[in-house]
Amino acid sequence: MSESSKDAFFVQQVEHWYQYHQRPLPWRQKPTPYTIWLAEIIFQQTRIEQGLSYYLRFIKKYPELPILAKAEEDEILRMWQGLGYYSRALNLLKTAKILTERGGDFPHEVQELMSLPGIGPYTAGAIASIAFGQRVPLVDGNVTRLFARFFGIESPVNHPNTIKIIHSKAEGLVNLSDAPSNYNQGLMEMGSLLCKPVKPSCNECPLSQECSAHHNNKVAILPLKSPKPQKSNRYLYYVFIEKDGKIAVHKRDNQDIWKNLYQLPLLLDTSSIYEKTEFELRHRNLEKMSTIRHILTHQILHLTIYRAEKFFDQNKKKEIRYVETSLLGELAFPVPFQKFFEKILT
DNA sequence: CTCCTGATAG
DNA sequence: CTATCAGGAG
Repeated sequence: MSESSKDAFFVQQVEHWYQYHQRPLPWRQKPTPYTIWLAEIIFQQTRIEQGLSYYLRFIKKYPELPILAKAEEDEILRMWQGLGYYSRALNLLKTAKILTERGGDFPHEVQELMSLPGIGPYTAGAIASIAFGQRVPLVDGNVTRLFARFFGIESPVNHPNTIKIIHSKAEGLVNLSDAPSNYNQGLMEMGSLLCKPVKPSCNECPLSQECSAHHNNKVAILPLKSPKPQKSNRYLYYVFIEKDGKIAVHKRDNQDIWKNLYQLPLLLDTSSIYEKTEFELRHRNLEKMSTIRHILTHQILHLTIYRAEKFFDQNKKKEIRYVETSLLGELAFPVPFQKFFEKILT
């Protein structure tokens, strides 16, 4: 098959497959710029099963953009609690406020969409394509994987040059479609449901007869990725202080992990093994309530929570807030703290 | 390069 | 139980 007829075959098969196999996801019933945007932000770096209940709670509480724009940041973070990548929640609120101030409409153009907080090339393309029907390419992780296999792209897919190759391929293909929005969604849906990372369903895939990886027995090794950076250790020491049924907590800043979430009063945050050892020696008389290992993408967190009567760091004392135990659920905490509270306050 | 978490494989 | 994997923006 010639390259151009192979491309036409590809587009036609994707569109046809999507027509019969798409999942009935909530934002597909009646797609609006707002629902598509909200869904795309929630599902960045997040699998459908993991984020679906969050999407449903958001759309119920904030059915329209101006309602979301009026929400408090702490409330949004509480709604986002447990989803991870908390800057997404902060940017969601920022963009809602910006757009509402400008009159409440989403821009139609990719470039303008990309100037909004939290909207990068993929999300801008998704809104332009799905909500406004524009003929723009859409490349997410699913599409990258499917392309790498179907077209036999053997350079690492996280390299800038490979990304460029995939984007230009995506652009060429979307131009062959007569329903760009459905074609784009079909592509991602096929990547997600058939061309899965492990054990892809090639036998059910209408593309397999022309798929490079399928023919060359390379499905299991494509796409290629360059190795991940190694994780560093980080040691965090907290105190659990309970006074008159209230717990001492304070808010993190937005310069680091767990942006603007709450945590227990922090005594030490270090990556130095010497500092860690010295600190533990100095505090060996304190009761260790809990030690937790929590793994992030680039670091392994070692949390130690001591029981204490009062907070002894006078410099940070003013940042501490005492919260009723029953009201802890109103504040957003990182997952390790949620688990700690569950254990302690049953 | 940095941000998070849950699912699943070993 | 530990390790690996998946998923875009700044």
